[in-house]
Amino acid sequence: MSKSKDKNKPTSDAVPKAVVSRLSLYLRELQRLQRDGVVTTSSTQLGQLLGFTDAQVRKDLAHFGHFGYPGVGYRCSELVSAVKQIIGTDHTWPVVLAGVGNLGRALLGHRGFSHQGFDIVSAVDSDPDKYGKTLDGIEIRPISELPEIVLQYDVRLAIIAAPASAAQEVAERIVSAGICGILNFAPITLHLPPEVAVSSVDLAIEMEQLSFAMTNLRPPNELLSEEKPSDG
Amino acid sequence: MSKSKDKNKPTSDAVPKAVVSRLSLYLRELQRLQRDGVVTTSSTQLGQLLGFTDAQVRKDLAHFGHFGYPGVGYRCSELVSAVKQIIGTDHTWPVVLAGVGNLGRALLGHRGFSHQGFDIVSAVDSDPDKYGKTLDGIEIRPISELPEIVLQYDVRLAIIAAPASAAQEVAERIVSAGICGILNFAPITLHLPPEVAVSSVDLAIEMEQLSFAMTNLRPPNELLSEEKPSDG
DNA sequence: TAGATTGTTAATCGATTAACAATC
DNA sequence: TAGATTGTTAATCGATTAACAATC
Repeated sequence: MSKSKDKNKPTSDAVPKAVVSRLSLYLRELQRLQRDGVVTTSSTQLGQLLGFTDAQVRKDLAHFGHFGYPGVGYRCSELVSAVKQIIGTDHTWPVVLAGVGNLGRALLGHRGFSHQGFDIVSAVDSDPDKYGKTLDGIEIRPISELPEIVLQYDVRLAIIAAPASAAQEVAERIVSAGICGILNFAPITLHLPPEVAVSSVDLAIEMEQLSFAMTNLRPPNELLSEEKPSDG
Repeated sequence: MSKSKDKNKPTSDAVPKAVVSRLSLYLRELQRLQRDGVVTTSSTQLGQLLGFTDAQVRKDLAHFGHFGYPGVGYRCSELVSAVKQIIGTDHTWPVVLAGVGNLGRALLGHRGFSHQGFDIVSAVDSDPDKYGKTLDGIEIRPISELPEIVLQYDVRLAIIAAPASAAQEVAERIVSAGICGILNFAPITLHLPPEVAVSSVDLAIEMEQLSFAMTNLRPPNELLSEEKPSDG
């Protein structure tokens, strides 16, 4: 079954990491086009909107099948469905949130999430004072109940919004409970078995990219004309 | 001045994007080692901690100078200082926050930020009901006052935590006010002049990476033994 | 048909890794 | 000195782009 007539490409483990994140960008852009009433688009248009070449857009999509019509382009609604299915957000994932501090509460409040394929169904914390309290309709439970929560809601994804000092241990408990995908907001590198998927967002690191750009790519104007005589 | 004895490498515009984000990871890890009392480290150790090869660590650092001692390794404190200087966080950047909703408030509360080189000095919003109110010691001001804020605090970086519908316009006003680095949390692609540095964090996109991994890289166990007979 | 745009192959480009002389 | 580890060059690997036949 599936597409196994190719040489020895094992279904899809040959998909580069970068392709997957662009896939999400295509989806976001396609949905925006849809909202604007656009019915058909092209690799050229998508590329321009996102800053990629048309060739890259076609190549990326071609990893997963033939979604376009030569001479016509891509139908937005069809491509949205296809990409959602590839990404796995053609259904909603129940998610557990670990850590209900500043950031955790913001994530709970931000339920716009749910119609994008993710729904926070439960929250845990290690502070007993918080147990039993309800935030945005979600009861905060002890972290020790993670195994039951996972079973109860068939959860496979977790978000860690715990402080750095607790994050590794929290991650291990999450994995022990049977979860195999983690979005980590704590500013540490998690050390987990390779079969666990981890995405990380570190605020400081994002800001540092900007700081670097300011410092190195944006000389304070005096240097601009001095250091680089011209460029040819 | 600076290091201009090399061939014709124009200071640093040849630094690949990926190198810069690893630089931030090195810094984070080095600071953790320091806290743990480690004085000296090596490319091998750093690589293992972060999941890179030793060669990559050395090559990344070599983009910026000679920071190591052959036969010895790198002194953590020296390398921390050097990397901070390269990144530009050897001093603190004043930052303006645009949008004080759920996420914006969390960012304001999360002031751990400041000793990592970034300090939110002002916040703006487009909701008049919020003007004049104070959150975590920061007064919320009208977005129209951005130009004055930029001058007042010498701000060069902004964080956008506005809703998607407002983000492009907010970004344009931010750029008009003279800011040239933006961390964007809104789920849209900002279209701005190329000299403006933009980092983006989209929660949905991060989660989608996990969803893809669950869906495609983690077959429900039946397929595991069927499709791939062995591997030798 | 003429014009447009796909999917794909081959060519280019860039980034990672391996290997090793130089150094402490 | 022997052992360790750097900085760097050359070899490998992978990803992006250009080009074009096939298609509508």
